[in-house]
Amino acid sequence: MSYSSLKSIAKKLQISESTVSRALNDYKDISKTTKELVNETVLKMGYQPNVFARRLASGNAECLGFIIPWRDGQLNDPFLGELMAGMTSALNIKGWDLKVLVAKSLEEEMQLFKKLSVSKSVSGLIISRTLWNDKRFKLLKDLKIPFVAHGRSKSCDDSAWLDIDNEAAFYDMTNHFISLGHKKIAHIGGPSIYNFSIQREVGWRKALLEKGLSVSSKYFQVAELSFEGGMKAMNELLKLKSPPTSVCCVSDTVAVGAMQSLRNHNIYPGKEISLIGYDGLALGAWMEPQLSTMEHSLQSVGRKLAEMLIKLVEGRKKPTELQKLFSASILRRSTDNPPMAE
Amino acid sequence: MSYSSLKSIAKKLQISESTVSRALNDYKDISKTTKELVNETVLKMGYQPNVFARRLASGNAECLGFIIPWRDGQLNDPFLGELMAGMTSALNIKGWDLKVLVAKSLEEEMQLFKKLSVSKSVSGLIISRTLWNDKRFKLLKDLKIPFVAHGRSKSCDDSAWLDIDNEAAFYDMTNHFISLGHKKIAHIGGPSIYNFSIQREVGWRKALLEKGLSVSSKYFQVAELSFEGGMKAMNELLKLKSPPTSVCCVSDTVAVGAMQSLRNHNIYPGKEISLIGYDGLALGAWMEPQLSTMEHSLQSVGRKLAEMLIKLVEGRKKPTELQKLFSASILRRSTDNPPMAE
DNA sequence: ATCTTTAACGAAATCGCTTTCGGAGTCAAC
DNA sequence: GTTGACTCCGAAAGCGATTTCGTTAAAGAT
Repeated sequence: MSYSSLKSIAKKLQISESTVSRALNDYKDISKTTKELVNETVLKMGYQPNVFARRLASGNAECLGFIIPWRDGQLNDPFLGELMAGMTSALNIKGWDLKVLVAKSLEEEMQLFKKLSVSKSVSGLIISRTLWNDKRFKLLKDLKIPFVAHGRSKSCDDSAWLDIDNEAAFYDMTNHFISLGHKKIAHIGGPSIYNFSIQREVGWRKALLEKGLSVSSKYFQVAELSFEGGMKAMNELLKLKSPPTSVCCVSDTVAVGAMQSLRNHNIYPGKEISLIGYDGLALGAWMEPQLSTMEHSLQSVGRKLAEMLIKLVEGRKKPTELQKLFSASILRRSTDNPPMAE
Repeated sequence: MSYSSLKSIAKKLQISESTVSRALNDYKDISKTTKELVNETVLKMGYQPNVFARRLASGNAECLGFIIPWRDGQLNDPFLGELMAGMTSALNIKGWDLKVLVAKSLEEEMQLFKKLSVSKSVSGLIISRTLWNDKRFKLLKDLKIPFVAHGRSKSCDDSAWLDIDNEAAFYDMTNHFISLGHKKIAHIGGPSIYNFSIQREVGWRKALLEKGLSVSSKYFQVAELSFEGGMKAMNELLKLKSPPTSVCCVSDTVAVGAMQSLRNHNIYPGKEISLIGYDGLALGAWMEPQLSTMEHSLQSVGRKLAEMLIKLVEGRKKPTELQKLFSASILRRSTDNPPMAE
């Protein structure tokens, strides 16, 4: 068992190496019987092709690069594991690798792209945290590196992307508040450099407009995507003469910060003021009260991202054919309730 | 710039390919002047060797495999990013890759090892979440796959490992409570299959013994490593006639669960009952009150793990020379305070 | 002046697989 | 019986490095 190469199974079957190789790669000029024969003995001998030889010969790195999403130099994304697990599940089928890359800023990331484009050590890239005006799209196109973006951008119509329908999520979230009887619905949004910040705001705005509710700019706060950001934003909302009765938060982290602000003001989240976060983080359930949120399957997202990129690399699809919208659904816990009687 | 190979820079310099190769790899039978010349033009031409060709020829995969730590099939480790960032920072220097692997159970992981040992697609592995009696150590040794364990095991004296000094951490934590004036100090530990669970319990026990405090088995609870686990364990402690005034928690997650239990019993964490967690999670600071904890640098751990494994793979060190103990230090937030007067 | 070292380099095999190209058969058609 | 189409397979040239082995020329020893 120790070790086996193409040559060894060619010798065993008394056929040429090239026939074995083509049989394994399912070429159409190999008879069905030989293919079966080859596959049998390959299984029996426990043969696994040398990936480096294959990659060298075929010119395909068979490797997807995933740049870990950075956030102000911090890399503590709780859903990284799920996402990568989803990716590898798709890659394992093809025997491809997932290579982890790290960049601590946009500049560093773009520098990395250039390196990768000459070393050709990855077949394609998955990028995250897309900006509204994201220079990476053009750069990757210029470098001719196939890629799928996790999230959209201002102009990404000709690229491959997978996104959550942020607009729909916040449209639904806002309508949920409306159906609970809320009329004063605020939004704590993220920095507008991020594409998702804008989409989420649009969803919130759209729902309010449709129902004829006021869309006061006072009910819209921009926050850093952090606990502190959420806290500060909520502080501002509480300064209003007529504070909102419910708040749509751009992320769970921000929502948790907002909850802290409420506590500091002796306001119980979900009673005087309702709020819903976004991301479906488990830690939301560890809060008192438990944070309601919008969730979606990260494993599915990861798997789909990888599948799309594989198709792109293999040329089976064009970027424009690879655009997929997932949707988030509300996870009711304890912070979304009807408004209190005034 | 487009593309350059060994051949192209050999031609440019009018020397042979093999000389160029040996110059780049710093062979001693190449003159200093040629080496400088080669390095210059390599830089000038932006040459990057084809990693697959090199890996094929040299037989070194130049790739470390990291198995994402699973936890009851869940993969939501918040420090994954930091850890991997540390690893890649060490790997980048050598031009090696970090390959992410996923296994959802111990069996699946061991199956994966066998596959990797025949495919030889990684030069070494980093394993996590070591058990007290961990079969992986023997298996990897038998398969002759170089590896470094993140965490120790019952018998790991002849393997490479990097661990946090769990015993010292909990010894310090317990002594910290003692110095604050506590006498009734409980411990919520993890399942005893994990090596760290045992070490942490030992540290707690040792501190109590040294100061002549009672080590009642009632003050020791085993919990699942989850929010619910922590909550249940604390519930048990509160049933005691004489509940503890402070609790050493095996992890932040468990500690947060314990806090919830306290709240359910109308006990304010850090007043009637103090508690300290472990892991240094950011979310601890999002709690009310903020959870005190033990922290250490995950980036350093990641980097060191990778460095150790590289040395091991290159044969520069033996496993027994690669055993490193990091230490955690207390991060005081708001849940560690002197006991209240009775 | 001859012999042995030593330093520095080139030639060529090798790593294990992919892929193009061409050749050998078989069969039907004219 | 020649032609053509089709099926199936082998030979051989890569892919882009590494590494062993041998060679040359200069330096040092006797």
